[in-house]
Amino acid sequence: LRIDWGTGSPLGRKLSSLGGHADDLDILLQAVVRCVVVATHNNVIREDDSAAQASLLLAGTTCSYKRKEDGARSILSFQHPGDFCDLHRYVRSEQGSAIGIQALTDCTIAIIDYQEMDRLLSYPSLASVLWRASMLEVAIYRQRLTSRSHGTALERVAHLLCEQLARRDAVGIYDPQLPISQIDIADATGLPPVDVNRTIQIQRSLNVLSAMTHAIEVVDRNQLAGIAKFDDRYLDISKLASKWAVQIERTRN
Amino acid sequence: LRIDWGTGSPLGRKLSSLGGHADDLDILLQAVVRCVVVATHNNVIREDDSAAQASLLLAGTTCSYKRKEDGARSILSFQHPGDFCDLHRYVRSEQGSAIGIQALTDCTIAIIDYQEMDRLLSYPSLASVLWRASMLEVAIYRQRLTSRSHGTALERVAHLLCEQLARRDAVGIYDPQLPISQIDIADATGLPPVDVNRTIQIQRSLNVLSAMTHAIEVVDRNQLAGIAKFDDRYLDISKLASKWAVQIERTRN
DNA sequence: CGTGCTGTTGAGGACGATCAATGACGGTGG
DNA sequence: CCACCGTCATTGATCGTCCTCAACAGCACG
Repeated sequence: LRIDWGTGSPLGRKLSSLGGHADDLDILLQAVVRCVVVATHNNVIREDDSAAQASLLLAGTTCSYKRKEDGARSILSFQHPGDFCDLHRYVRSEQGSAIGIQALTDCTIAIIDYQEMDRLLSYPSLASVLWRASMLEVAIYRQRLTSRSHGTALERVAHLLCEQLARRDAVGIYDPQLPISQIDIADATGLPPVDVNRTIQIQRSLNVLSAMTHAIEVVDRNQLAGIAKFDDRYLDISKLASKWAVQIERTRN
Repeated sequence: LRIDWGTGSPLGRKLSSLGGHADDLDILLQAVVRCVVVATHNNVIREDDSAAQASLLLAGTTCSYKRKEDGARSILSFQHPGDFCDLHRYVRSEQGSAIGIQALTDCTIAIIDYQEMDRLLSYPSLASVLWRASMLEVAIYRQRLTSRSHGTALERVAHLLCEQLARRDAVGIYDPQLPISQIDIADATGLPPVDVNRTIQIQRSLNVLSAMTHAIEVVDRNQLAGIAKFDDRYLDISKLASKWAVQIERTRN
């Protein structure tokens, strides 16, 4: 794969937004045993997968999901380039988390063996980055909980879109078109697909989403953020880089 | 305060369930500058608080909350003895997270300055414990999201109760009576108080909750878990202690 | 003995859930 | 090139649950 995985890549941006150094990127990339390409709709990790390796999304979009008793897919979160897909498996190891990862588009995945992960943790800077990645995930889930409980279907869908856009911004992806189907949104919000469709048509009629395509294409982000009551500060961990950079230096000595 | 904060205490149990050593407890307790008692309904952390110190709950129950535009309280999570109240503030530092912490009962809180926190992170074992605490929080939120989106009001309330009981079990608290009001449950689930009340009366009529008291007292946990479709494995990070203990030893050398 | 908070009960309306069916698009194979 | 198929998107109609408003009861404070 002759692609640039340097500091300008989504992964590089992700690490630096979490307070990592340029070094960290190198160390991480050297731990990669191989890269694989997973085609749309295929599994990156099966729900019963127990391979002792972690998956790092380099390109494409995936979702983590669980199955309900009736077999329906329930989407827990989306992953964008630079995100780890399955850190939870690493920490919780064998006991099948029953969480699967599915590719929503063609994806490029970097594989890192758990042995290498163990070694990576001995770098304080990388350990901090991983901790902060988890804290960011907590913040994302927390925000989703509040938006999901309170508020209408329209708000919830709008919030989900805002979150994805903001997270993609953070890693340098500015495509206004999201690689997510209405059914994905339904499974992620817990709304029936028909209701998702109706909220989307409302947004199209408001010129928030493009009416020229069946895809999800955002044309008015400000209005979208207004509908969602979206406050992107909860994602903005980048403000901390300065504080953390200092602290990491101290820790290293 | 002449209470035992040893390995048998909630904090001790919490640390060991996250794979910490007996050493870790000592190190952590030595970092405490002082303990304070906060009375019921008072704030442990104000929403605009910017004190450079972290709060560790030793006894009592608290909730973390946000305010909605209309001023209504939205409960994000509950904390039980052994939990950190506001690690998010430490990581996200100054920029007021707008998250407050309120005491639901009289609480005993240990205060640790950020300077000390920085120092604590230089112990790989403690750093791992904190990371795993965050991962556990992620797992909790994830589970809440699925239970909240799918499922009836009864299911959501039952799930919330199960989660609290299970988390209290994990730190050695087996009181069947939860120190939580119906209004707290309403603010935590996003349901109106009247609906919470109705679900609770259903559970009382099913002999899942005690009908002898106005408090929330669980008398049939199995049935409650059945109603909630509760699978406590997601909280069961204790299974990892063995794996992690090995790894920490390695990291230390 | 008030006052305020929590809990309890009732009735009405709104939103989302469910079921059913059709339309649009991309791929595959004849 | 067209027919076929599956997936996703769209539309309509009905039903149930949850949300809202309103009022009252129990209990703990001062």
